[in-house]
Amino acid sequence: MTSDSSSGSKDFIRTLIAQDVKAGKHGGRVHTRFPPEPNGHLHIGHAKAICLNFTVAEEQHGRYNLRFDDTNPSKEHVDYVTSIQEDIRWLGFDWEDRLFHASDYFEQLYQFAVKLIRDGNAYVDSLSADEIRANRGTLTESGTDSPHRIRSVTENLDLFARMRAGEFEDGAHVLRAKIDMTSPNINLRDPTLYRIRRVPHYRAGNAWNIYPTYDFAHPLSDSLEGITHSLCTLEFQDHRPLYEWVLNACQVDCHSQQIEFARLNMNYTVMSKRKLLQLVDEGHVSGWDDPRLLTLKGLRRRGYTPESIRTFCEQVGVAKRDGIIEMPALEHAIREDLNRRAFRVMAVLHPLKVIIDNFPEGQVEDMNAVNNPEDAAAGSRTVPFSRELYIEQDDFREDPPKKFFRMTPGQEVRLRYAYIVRCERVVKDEQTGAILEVHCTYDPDTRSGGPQAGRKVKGTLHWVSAAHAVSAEVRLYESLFTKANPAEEKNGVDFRSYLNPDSLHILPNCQVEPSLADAKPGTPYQFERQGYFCVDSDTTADKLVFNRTVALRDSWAKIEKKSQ
RNA sequence: UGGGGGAUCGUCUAGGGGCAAGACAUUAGAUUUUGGUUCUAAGAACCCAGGUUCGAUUCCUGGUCCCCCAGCCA
Repeated sequence: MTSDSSSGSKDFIRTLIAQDVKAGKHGGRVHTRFPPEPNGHLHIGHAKAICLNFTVAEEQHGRYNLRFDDTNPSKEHVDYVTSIQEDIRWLGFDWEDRLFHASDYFEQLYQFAVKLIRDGNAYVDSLSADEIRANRGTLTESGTDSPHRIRSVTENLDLFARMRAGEFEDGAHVLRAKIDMTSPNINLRDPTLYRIRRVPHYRAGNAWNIYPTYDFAHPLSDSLEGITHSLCTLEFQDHRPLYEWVLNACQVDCHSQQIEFARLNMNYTVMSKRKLLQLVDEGHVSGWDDPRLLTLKGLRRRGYTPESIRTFCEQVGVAKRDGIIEMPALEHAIREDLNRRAFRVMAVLHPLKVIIDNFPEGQVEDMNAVNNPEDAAAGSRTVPFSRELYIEQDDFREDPPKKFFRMTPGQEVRLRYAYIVRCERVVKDEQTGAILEVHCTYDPDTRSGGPQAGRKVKGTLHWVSAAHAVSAEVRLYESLFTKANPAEEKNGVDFRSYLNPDSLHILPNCQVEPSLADAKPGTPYQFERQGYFCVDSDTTADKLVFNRTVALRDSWAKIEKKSQ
């Protein structure tokens, strides 16, 4: 834990905030906020920002707000507002009564704009968007003043009031800060503060015909809420001088400090709202909660726990250099969490029939199985054993490679929590040669807990009793993309061309132990020797569906791969 | 050839004028009725060049490379 106080090392933001607290800045108060725009669903990158903002405040005994940055009505929607709140609560954060909206401040923001005009710090420009762009200059050439820059305060006030009143078409006028058209920082070349948008706001209704831009609304919203430290991502670094300018020009009481950090990027996926939306809209995934997506809804459905996501966010740390986290780091976080809490069960994904020839027909024995070896309090359960079983196809090889410790003719293996068996013969399809069933004998003395149970055998297999098994559908997921950085669209190649055609495998006829019959959606399990799975929301009374959250580490797969 | 940031193991993150630390990943071994877990061990890094210094990854100078900015998006 890099940011854990026990490690003694803090990230640069925590260090800075601790200094501010010590110095008594803002009276030693720390107040942060998470400011999503309600125009999309949250993903793991947002989780990093949420965890940072909220835990930093908690650590300093401060507060944190949730604020919807809803200044662009043409893109925003209530559905996102609801969804975002759900996701943050699910992550385990509580903003208590501090839920705010930039749209709550529209009237105050308007008054600040009027002040700016009065003070000669803002003017109404009547140039078109194209003309403004043309006048802005380039990265290397400075811009030129708009002819409207010298408008009188009176005229500006009049025009701005009429903009608000809805007298003008969209785009007819705009309110601009009067800063410096020759600034090397393009954001300071008289940035737009208000634009006319004669569309209803999902929250403010038809009250407004003009809406403030991010650069104007954000610093003032922070100030109005008494935010002490305004954390945002790196791309806003260039906006910091403007953030400062707005607070100074408006002469606010609370002057928040903007601090930037690197956003989270992950391998083999995309994170931008635009691309995510495209994947959903074009049907490349089933929806925003598709388990292959790193949206919070997707991760949740996949079986990731809030704790694992928060741990992961702590572990990746906070810095200013942009990088890409490898997927295994996320997988490690969920394995670690689920290893501690998931009940173990036996489930056969690719069934192969096994018949114990010397086991009495019709006899059923209840085998005692431990629910979670990591947690004695989890107790145990009973699993029925009978003459006909299913084992995993991969667990049988007629012609085994070296170091194959599973079932193979003549070799003894243990059936977990049951008996040691030996394969005697194989029944094959005469046409195809496919293995239809495997016949074994068992040693009655080796029953789990019995006199010979301790006998050393190399392999232990999971199994289910054919007569008692419950059918289930299991969905296996692999990475959505085949390229580490699909967003890097070199040579005009679109990120969608890197979509992994094998990212979803549906196994319609798996056999799981009977204790799973009434498993509830969302419950995590470890299918022994295979991975962590959770009950999917598609599960119905007569159809069980599981998602594989993550596979167990598989050292046999490594050995096998190496020998090839 | 404007401005703003950044560069430490494969990846992420610490540190800091004197043995470069942790996590993930990798490799080897031990334990194991999950080829899981756990444990032990190993390999693995300071962008480059000068300068200051007894000593520079750290300080200075000059480079190189990467990211961001020309929305009436956030």
